[in-house]
Amino acid sequence: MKVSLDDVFSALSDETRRRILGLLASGEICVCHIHEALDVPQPTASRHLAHLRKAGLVSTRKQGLWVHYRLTDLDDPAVAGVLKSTLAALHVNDTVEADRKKLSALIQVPVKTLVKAAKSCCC
Amino acid sequence: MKVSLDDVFSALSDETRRRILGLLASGEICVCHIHEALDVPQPTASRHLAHLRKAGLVSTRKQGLWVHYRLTDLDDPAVAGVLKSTLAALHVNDTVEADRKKLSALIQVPVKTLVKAAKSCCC
DNA sequence: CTTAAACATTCGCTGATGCGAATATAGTGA
DNA sequence: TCACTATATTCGCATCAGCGAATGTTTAAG
Repeated sequence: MKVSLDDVFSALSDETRRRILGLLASGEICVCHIHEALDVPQPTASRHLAHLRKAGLVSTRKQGLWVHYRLTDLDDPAVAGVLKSTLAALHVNDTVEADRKKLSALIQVPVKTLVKAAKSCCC
Repeated sequence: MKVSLDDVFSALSDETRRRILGLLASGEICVCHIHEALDVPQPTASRHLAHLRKAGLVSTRKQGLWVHYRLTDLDDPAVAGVLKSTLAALHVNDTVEADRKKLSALIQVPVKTLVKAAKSCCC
């Protein structure tokens, strides 16, 4: 899949989408957990996820009613570098930290585990 | 100077601005050379430069009639990382390469020298 | 003081973007 | 089949962003 810098930066230029990426750095998450952790309406989460999908930054896996989103393993090393540094920047972000805490409660996984996963993904 | 991710990504989400950054990776350039190398109207270049300035990504130095723009030396390592990876991505970009060639002719500096400077700035 | 050059800013317009609300689609189970 | 849940899409609206054209500002030179 080809990924344009235009699409990538347009995707990254919205805070809600960056918050979603910040969560996905810890691993696969389904839509309902994303919209609950971020405390945004479900259609809003879905629209932003569609945007990220269109930019090629996230991929999906369907399992029954649920759709699990994850970060795409990017071919282009240049784009991958941009995403990696962005995730690193998000890793030290207050909002993302709060989102992570909410997600932790939702999926019953310790914050510590989420942080570790996110770190090994970007730092 | 504080730099927000919102401002940074909104600045990076426009191709003209990325082209400008691609040129500035080689060092200080004045507005007239930027708008000529990019072949865009002077007010357009000026507006985009203002946007980059507002995002904290570029700084200026006034010398007589000329205003020289350069990449800001960013304090925040997270933002610096994003910029660096972006410049690295631009370094292998066809449009930026063509712009560099044009700039080379304008300021009478070999492309090779510009490339070397840009590389030492981001790669 | 006048002219000119280099930049910056404003204005009017148009196209893109985000949001809430409503609606559609798809899978699951009774 | 019917109801329910998870997800996606559409619509109408308001806001934002970029562009071309025109204008303003600053500095230098004659």
